[in-house]
Amino acid sequence: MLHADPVLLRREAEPTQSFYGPAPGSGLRFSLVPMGACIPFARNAEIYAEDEPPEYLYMVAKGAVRSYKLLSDGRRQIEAFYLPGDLFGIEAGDKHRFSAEAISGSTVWVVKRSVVDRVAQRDSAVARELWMLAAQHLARAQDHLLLLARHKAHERIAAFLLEMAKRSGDAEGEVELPMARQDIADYLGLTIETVSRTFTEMVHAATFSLRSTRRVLLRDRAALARLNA
Amino acid sequence: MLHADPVLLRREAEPTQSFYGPAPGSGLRFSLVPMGACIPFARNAEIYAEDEPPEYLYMVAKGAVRSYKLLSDGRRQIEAFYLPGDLFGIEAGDKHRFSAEAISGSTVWVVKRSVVDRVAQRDSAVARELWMLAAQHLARAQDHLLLLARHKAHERIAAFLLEMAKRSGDAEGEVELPMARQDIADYLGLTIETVSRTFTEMVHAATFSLRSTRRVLLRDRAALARLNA
DNA sequence: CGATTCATTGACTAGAATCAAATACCGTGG
DNA sequence: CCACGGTATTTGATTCTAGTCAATGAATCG
Repeated sequence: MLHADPVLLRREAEPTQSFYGPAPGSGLRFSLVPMGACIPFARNAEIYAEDEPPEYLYMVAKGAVRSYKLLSDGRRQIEAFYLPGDLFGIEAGDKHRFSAEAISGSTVWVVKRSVVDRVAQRDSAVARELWMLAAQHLARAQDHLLLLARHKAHERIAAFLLEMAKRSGDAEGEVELPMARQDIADYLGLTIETVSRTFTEMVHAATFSLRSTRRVLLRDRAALARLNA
Repeated sequence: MLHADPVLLRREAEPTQSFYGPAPGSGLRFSLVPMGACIPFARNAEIYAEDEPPEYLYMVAKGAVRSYKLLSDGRRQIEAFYLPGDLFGIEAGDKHRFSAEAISGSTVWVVKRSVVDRVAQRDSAVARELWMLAAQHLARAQDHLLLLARHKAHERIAAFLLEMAKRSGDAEGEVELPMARQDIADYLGLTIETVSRTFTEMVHAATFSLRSTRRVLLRDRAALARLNA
């Protein structure tokens, strides 16, 4: 049963930590009042596909999601990764511009778009939050753009690791990467071989170390920051 | 003297042509009721700078504008070009994320952000337009992203020319480029030499011809579209 | 018309892609 | 616990695209 006038989106106070795990520093920090369903997706399961009508607004509760596009020749570009607390899938147009898949087993909160629209129409604060959400996605896309246009492989990897560290609320420089090397490559506009080689070189340079394939320990943040500039 | 409740933004009907020259197919087709000032900017004049507080919303009336960022090592990335009819400069945050300059002598409509905010608060249709605007900028940034991540020089040039043709409402495949080769290079993540060479090669391949340095005549749209895929 | 900026062309280099193979990791079943 | 098959990752050799450095040619503006 829905409230008569539900609060749909609420920007979180910076230091707050909600029970389903927000993404600190992600720039997409909202709480979604659990008025929608919370749905599990298996590893690699499709959440929505490109060109489908956008029926829902999503928020990652647990796991990780990739948003991507396939080019006609098979190349894949990952546009964004979504981590717990991140909102995604809301569109201004009438189709999804990207596909979305769960990277690992994930659970996702889902709210009907029609509900969002209705609330936004009545409540200018919610309308403003929608605008801010789009603006934050835009800011991320612009940063990503810059990375792809003007940065070398080492700089892309450095920026990626710093971003992941920030977004996953890294304790002591330990970052757990939820995605495979191929995903990182497709996000950074590189090949998997270049990602792998660059990792190896940076480990040799003691910039970071690999506690396992997916667990990174940042050792020289100054060096990473320098590459990130 | 302002209206008590001015209509600030009005989406244009598709085939309409407003007197100050909109950008057909640009995805940013709005009319700005002339309640702000119309200001002239000389070639290369700064409209706003990165990190400045965003005080205004702008619309190109005549000319062209580039939005860009300078990296610490002097590299420049142009994030977007704005043509007549395009809205730009509105930010969700408290600083401009890019700088903006007039490419050629231009005139720009300017409305105070505080006015926009006030109107959006009262009028949910205007709030929605602001959201749509951000979403359209996002869509452009995403397309641009894809181009930079996954496309070769020829493909980038092809996409750029098709985009410019579409946005400038090309009559018979004639496109007037308002920007210099260096701007194109900095937009496409290439060097000026690569842009120049690629132009030359595509002219030899009869994909297009140059009526002058800045005037392009598209000859083989199929070839361009193929590269654009 | 001359000065300056902009664009093109050429020779060479660097960085990442490609092609190919070896190694590590992981879940499953014996 | 270990062997096995499949997947993911790393490493190596080579190629190719675009960048860099350098010089020439064209366009534009007082």
